Amino acid sequence: MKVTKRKKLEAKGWKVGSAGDFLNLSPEEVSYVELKLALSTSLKERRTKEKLSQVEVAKIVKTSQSRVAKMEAGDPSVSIDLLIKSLLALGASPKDLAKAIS
Amino acid sequence: MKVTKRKKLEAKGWKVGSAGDFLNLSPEEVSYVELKLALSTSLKERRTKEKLSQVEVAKIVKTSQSRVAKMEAGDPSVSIDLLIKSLLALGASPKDLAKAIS
DNA sequence: TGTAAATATGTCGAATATGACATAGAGTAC
DNA sequence: GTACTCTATGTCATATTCGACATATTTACA
Repeated sequence: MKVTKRKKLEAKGWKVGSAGDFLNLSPEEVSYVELKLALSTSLKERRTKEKLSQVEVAKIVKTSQSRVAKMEAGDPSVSIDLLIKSLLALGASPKDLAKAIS
Repeated sequence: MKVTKRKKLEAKGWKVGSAGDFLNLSPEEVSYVELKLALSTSLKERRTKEKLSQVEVAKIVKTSQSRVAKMEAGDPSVSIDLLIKSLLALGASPKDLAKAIS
């Protein structure tokens, strides 16, 4: 993993599983986090592109502003499920999702 | 939604949210279920291609045989998160996932 | 500067997903 | 037949994720 990416993840508050050292992340753990980050980014892009506030998105997605903020921040407490449901609610197609994670 | 697909979903035990009528599924609900089904199928394909039993996959993914069965069945109790983590653990790349859901 | 809107962060009880277990069913070989 | 392997299904206690709320911080603009 490149240092820039490592710092990006560290900055998001991600902890290495049990080892406590980033370099010990297994490849699939890294992929998982990157996937989530990609969806987070996609969500934020979609929102800003449509000039919506987090409050407005929360209404559409039927959640709260704080959860939208956490989604966009890639918070460990949000699931890929929620990110996907939210993106779909904002009009993303499965193909859009595929593009986002490629 | 085509009848064939509807029956496929019904057969999996999916219930329409609260309405109780399949035709009332919103487009994003449909996309969500289809996404999950695509990942389920992908998981099963990967397992059979490598001639692994569900028990063996369970070991690799660190879960139980019953949960693997439910994943492959697209059971409503399994999350997209778990499907993705499992696919990654079996060696799928993010691109593979993208391909699966396209 | 102030101040109002937007966003971020922390916490909590409720809701959902989890692994594990038991057990049922399906398929195969003897 | 039964004995064995594999897969499916139901249940449960625990763990994780949820929406919601309060509050802090940032941002934009007068």
